[in-house]
Amino acid sequence: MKNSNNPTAKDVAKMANVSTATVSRVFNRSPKVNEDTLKRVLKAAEELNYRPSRVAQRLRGKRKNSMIIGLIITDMENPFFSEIARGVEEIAYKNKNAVMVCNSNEDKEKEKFYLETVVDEQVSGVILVPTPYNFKLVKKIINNGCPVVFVDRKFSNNDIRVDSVTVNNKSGSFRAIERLIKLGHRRIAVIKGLKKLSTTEERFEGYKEALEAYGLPLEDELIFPSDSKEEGGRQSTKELLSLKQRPTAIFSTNNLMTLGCLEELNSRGIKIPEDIALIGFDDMPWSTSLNPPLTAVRQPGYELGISAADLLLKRISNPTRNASDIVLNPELIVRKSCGGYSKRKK
Amino acid sequence: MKNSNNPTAKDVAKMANVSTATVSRVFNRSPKVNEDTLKRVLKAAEELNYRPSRVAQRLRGKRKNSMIIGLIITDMENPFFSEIARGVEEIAYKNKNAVMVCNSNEDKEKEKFYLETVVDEQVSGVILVPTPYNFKLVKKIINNGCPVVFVDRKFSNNDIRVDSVTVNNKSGSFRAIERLIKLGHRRIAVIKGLKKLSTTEERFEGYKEALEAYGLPLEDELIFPSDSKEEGGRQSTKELLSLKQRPTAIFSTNNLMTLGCLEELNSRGIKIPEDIALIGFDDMPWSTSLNPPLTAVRQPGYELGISAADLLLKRISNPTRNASDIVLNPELIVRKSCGGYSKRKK
DNA sequence: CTTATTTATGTAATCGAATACATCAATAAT
DNA sequence: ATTATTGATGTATTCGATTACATAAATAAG
Repeated sequence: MKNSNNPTAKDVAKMANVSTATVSRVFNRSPKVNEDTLKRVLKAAEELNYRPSRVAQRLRGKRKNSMIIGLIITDMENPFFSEIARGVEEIAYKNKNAVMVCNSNEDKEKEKFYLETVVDEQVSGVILVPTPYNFKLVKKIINNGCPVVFVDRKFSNNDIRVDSVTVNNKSGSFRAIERLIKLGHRRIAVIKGLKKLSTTEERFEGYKEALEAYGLPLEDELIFPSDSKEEGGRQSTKELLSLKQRPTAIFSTNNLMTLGCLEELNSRGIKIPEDIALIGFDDMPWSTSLNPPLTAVRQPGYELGISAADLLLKRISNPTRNASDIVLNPELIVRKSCGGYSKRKK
Repeated sequence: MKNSNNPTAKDVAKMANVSTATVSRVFNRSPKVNEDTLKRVLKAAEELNYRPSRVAQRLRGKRKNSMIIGLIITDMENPFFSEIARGVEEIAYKNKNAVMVCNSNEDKEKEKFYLETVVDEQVSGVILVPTPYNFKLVKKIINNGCPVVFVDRKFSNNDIRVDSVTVNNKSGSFRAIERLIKLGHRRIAVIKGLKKLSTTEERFEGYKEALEAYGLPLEDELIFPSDSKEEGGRQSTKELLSLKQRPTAIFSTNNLMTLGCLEELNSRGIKIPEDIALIGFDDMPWSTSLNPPLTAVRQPGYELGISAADLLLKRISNPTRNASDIVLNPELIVRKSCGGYSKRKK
């Protein structure tokens, strides 16, 4: 209950019979402090339970590292993004940084609010899954000298130099579709994610290229624009099932839509992969236990987070270094849902 | 590139031909500002793109709300906790607060680090899933006047008055076990979570009480202490399967362990629920799509987050209000994995 | 027409630390 | 012995806003 006003450097100074400057020196392990005074100060600090005010520190030392990194993701309930967040947190913690995780929810206003908040709080840097809506603001922030790293996505507009960590979405899709084609599928439906995202575009690109590479036509009626959410996946699945001529395979371009799709198929008693094959983008820890075990393009979410945080910390300690674009490779994990010639387990 | 020093109140003041005090008044919509000056200041601010420094604000106004709430959870990759986080974020955002999400990972040092960080950052308050390891520190923080709300768990030691939002774990377990018993099961294994957690204890308590209520013996060999993680669930499942006399049902007391258990069972081709029935604590959005669809005790994670945030905001605006303990009720969602007399869908 | 009151604004102290500069003592160099 | 150098510490300013207090002008009350 005692709303004890926290002790300040002044209090410590008084107790140790030194000036606040000396206290500050002790806590910044400046070389020029007498062994004896050092001990006295430390003892006083200990006794008073003193910890320097990070707020005051930040106000004073202009470019002082706040030891906080901002992370803005678009869906904190999506396991893919929590994996990223986990990776970021891991590296941040190892470097004694905390993470301010924000959830833009693909919403323009929300992303704006969080962007402004993190820079106002003077975080050391920001890791951002950019929505397509705040390009100008992001650009301004970057130009203002705030270290930024993009993760998972980039702006199509390429006129800013920023560090980024992404996945080779196109090749991931390509391999998935290739697999289906080799299994004999000719009518492969694709459920697309949210409009205007680089990931959506690239994954669709991979789909197109694979069809083309194998001489298959790109058919409009097999393309289902959706919303990157479970409900959207379910909806698109309904639509695709009501086609006069049903597709024999589905490629769902993110985890949540795949889950929706799966639920819809299962609820109708449609056999996977016998009646219809399914491959999803994004693997999940429990993909093996789904009914049926899901063939998926695995993105290394955790590694994305790790790399992004690494990159950010590097940029923070060296703001003028060249921006780098790291592209990680996805992996096709073959399980039962796509059917197939080999009866792999795993 | 231009590391433009942000404009300060001084700059705005100069431009608008007023003092910094007036600028401050404008931004704190103090009543005593002439309409005309107000406009001038606003225009200058607009032009310079001025935003008050939150850091300076916090330093000055002692009990000024930082508009940041700290959230410390124990596993950010566990969907249950991300649901909580989502709920917290939702309410926080509605009230123009940002959330600093920290991941203690059930680790003593890590929790300590994050606790210290959030209070050092002068967050407005903290929502905490407490580990059993930092009781004294948490107590100190609370006594120091920092608003705290516990979510999901509480300290068994009850000598601090804190707001809390938890779930009635005991009744949840009870109902799950009751179900199994009514289905005819007599040997029900339980996979327990991490030691010393109130949730673990309460869920086990429910198990015991149900057995007792139906006159069944509590058998040591059916109790499997585990770690609340997937790997632990798998391990315990292995052990329980190698019992001379196999249990006919398993009650797994959290989502990740259930996933591990499921994977182990499926990989051995053990039929659920025919060979062995399974009920897990924690429902997940994709529980329906698991093989088989999972019967689960559903905790309202999102609501937990919402309530915790509500409570915290209330306490922040009124630090002396009485602490309340909110207990939400879990729900048994019956699906295929427990077998049973009714062929419910969903 | 004074004096009291209100309105609008400025001045200066403050929050808690960091730090440039000053000081003084002790030691080293000349 | 005198000056230069180094070491240890204190003094005072600064970061950017808020705010108690002061002041000046305008209005109301007497």
